[in-house]
Amino acid sequence: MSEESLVGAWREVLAKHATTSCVLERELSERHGLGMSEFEVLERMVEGGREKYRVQEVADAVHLSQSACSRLIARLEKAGLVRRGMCEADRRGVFVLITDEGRARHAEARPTHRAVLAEVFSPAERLTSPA
Amino acid sequence: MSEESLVGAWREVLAKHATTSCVLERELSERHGLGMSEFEVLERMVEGGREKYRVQEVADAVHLSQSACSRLIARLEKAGLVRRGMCEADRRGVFVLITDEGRARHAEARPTHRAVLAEVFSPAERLTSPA
DNA sequence: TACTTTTCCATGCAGATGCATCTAATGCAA
DNA sequence: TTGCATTAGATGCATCTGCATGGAAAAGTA
Repeated sequence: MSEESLVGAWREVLAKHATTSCVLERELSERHGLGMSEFEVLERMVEGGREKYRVQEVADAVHLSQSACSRLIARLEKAGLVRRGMCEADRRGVFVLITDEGRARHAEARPTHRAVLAEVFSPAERLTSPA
Repeated sequence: MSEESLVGAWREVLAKHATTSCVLERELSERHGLGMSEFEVLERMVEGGREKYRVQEVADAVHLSQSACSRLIARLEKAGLVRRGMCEADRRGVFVLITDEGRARHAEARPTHRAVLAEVFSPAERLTSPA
């Protein structure tokens, strides 16, 4: 892969990431009171099929440091969207589980999330109401 | 484009961005005392062919808000890598130009930047010394 | 058992970011 | 010219992030 292709590819990633996360952050926040990472965490827990997750596991899934994830989960817990509890097996550990309210909020925000992706990834076909 | 493809594509962008920017940030910082965005700004000014740039112009190029870019340029100026000056034409405006030291630092950091991209975008062909 | 090392999560701290706002300079219109 | 809306960039503020560290529990070792 040539150097220019590499740089080009990286800049595409940068541009896509900047545009998408900016819009996602705004829409999710305004319409559902969720940050992008917060939505991402809820989604992983809904999709995972399991009930309990470890903090580090969540952190890896959403590409956050362990400390950032710890605080993010604290925010979600404060909002009533997840709960934390002690691991019985490993008492250093903490498990996180999504609450019914968390599931509801995720379900509510999901269409917004998908609509933003659809719009940003294919600007031509605007199915949502145009300005 | 199906909803799953959209989500999949977005997650790929998230993953690529997280991995790459994490490594870039660390390598550029440790080896050249530059943040990723700082390198990006220098590079745009070197590549641009012009001498003077407006703050907003730089902000757009590197996907930063105007305020973040203003501070970033202030840091670069403090480090002697760019200079700021008053626009003659529009005296609200400010122009930014890269200094010789800035060019030197960019030239020095560029191979690191490219090496990281090469490694992250094609993990198979490790041309740099493996661990 | 007693001691050391490692692992898990929380937290203090410093740095970067975006939003809202402020000041100064333009531009436009009456 | 005067007055109002707009634009450029700087800055206060709140928030989020990662690094380094802390305490507690587990795992490994003698």
